[in-house]
Amino acid sequence: MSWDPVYQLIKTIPRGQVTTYGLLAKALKIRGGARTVGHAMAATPSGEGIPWHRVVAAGGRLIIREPIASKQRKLLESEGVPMRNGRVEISSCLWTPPSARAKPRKKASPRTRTASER
DNA sequence: CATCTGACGACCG
DNA sequence: GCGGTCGCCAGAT
Repeated sequence: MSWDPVYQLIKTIPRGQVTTYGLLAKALKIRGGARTVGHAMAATPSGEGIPWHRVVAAGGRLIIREPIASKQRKLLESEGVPMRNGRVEISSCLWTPPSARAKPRKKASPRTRTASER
């Protein structure tokens, strides 16, 4: 599965703002929601110019484990993202995707879904 | 092919 | 406001 749309969307996140996994999932109409987006992040090529640190969990909380959690926090501060006690003030810097351009909704022919579908 | 785990979210206490 | 539990899908074993 190519998470290109996810990466592209993350790349469009303005500096100083952040978004959440669930938001990205909704915007891209990704099945499974946040969880699947999380997998996409895990598969994100390191150092590819993808501001993965701008993606946080719901409520602006960093649920990621160490040591990347600390690094993300540092990066966020560097970006100028308001934080409070280790939690991002998502209410003040939350960025919502303009709109979804990709639509992984395969569904397609109501006929012979055979073995292509899960 | 079956099962577990995992960069999460929403709900409940 | 914080912590624990259940449910979601995809990927790895």
